[in-house]
Amino acid sequence: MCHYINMAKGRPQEFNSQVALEKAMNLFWSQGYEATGLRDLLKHMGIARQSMYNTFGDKRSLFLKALAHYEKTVSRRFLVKLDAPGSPLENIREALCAWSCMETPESQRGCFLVNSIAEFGSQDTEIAEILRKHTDYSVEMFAQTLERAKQAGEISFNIDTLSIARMLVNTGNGLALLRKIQTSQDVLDDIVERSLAMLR
Amino acid sequence: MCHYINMAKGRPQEFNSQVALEKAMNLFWSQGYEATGLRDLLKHMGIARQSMYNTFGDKRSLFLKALAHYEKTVSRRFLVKLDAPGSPLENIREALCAWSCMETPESQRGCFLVNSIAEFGSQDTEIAEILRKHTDYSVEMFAQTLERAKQAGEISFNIDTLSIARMLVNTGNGLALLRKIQTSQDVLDDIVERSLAMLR
DNA sequence: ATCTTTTTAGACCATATGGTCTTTAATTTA
DNA sequence: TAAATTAAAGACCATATGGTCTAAAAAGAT
Repeated sequence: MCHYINMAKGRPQEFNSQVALEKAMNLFWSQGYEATGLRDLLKHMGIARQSMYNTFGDKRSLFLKALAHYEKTVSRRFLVKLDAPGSPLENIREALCAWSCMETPESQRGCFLVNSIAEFGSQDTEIAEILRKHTDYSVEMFAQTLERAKQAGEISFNIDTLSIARMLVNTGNGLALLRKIQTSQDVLDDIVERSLAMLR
Repeated sequence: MCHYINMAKGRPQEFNSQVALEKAMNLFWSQGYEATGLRDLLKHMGIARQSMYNTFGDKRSLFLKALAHYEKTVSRRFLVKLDAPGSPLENIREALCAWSCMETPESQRGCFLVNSIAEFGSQDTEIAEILRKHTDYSVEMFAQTLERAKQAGEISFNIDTLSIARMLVNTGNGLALLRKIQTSQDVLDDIVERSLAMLR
């Protein structure tokens, strides 16, 4: 009898689920859900068809898990910049700047969440809800940072932090779109500066 | 012999090409390109399969014509508000407000151009170019309106109209996304007001 | 009335789709 | 070593895809 908890029985997995999920995320991010066929997906993930169904459920479940993975990794990497020590206002600038030059010129696939809003938003209530919640969370993070900037005397006490936070997130979403049509870095940076200017 | 130019020979078309194109545009707008099947499309257009191929080419050509039709009709309806007589600054507000409450709550399909940027942007250079040009055109229209506002003394002479125009269009694109995830009208209006506030 | 031209309807086609099933291989438990 | 369990590979399936082809219908030209 086995005395260990979660001891593997049967043939062990030859792939790492997290790595496979990351690869699926990257393909969905580049191509969207509908444009990504199962065969393409499996080839990029480097796993067998049945392994995908066993591990992730079906194509839609895999997509939802890929979205969640994006939130936990890529999106998070930018939001945590807001919590860095030092000037809250400077953190906001850094987060937005990183956002506006997120990728190399070769792979301007924008933001997976923004792409998904456009693909599913009005058609799929479950996915729309996930994306709405993430947007609200981002707004909350920006609002908290603005509140800290206010306490630190970097911005006026009159500023409505929630309102400004919403505007900044909206600007970030717009930037993710502009990146996809090869807008120059100068123009993106200018939009960031212009949005930050209103805080002074 | 026929003495008239463009005299119809053979059996006449039973459908109106413009009406059929408009219906195709509406379905592509709601569902995107990949998610819209040919049978769906033909059913909504109310025409026969061969009629579509004769009149519009193929699915992709139909999509490109639907995009152009959107530019000429829906998008234009908002941009012309900028050229209305009266206060240029008030025109900008009206255009952005109309943009933020473009549709009924039942069919929040966003902006066809924004949706298309997300679906094709980094993957299809031809479509990306079309969308980039339209974006540039929108920016140009806003910049001209801001220039008139400057001449009318509504905004400061120091304002960089091109830079602000880019920021406003970026904000508009963001709003089109937020509409798709059922963001409340109050929040959208607040973002518009916040963006206009920086002009004062 | 006959010939042409064009439209319409839908059968048809090769291929691609997401998903399931079967077989074989690899490993643990007993 | 035998039984049990799980993974991998890919055959297989029903259906859907975009696109073409055929045939009949509807109009004008002569």
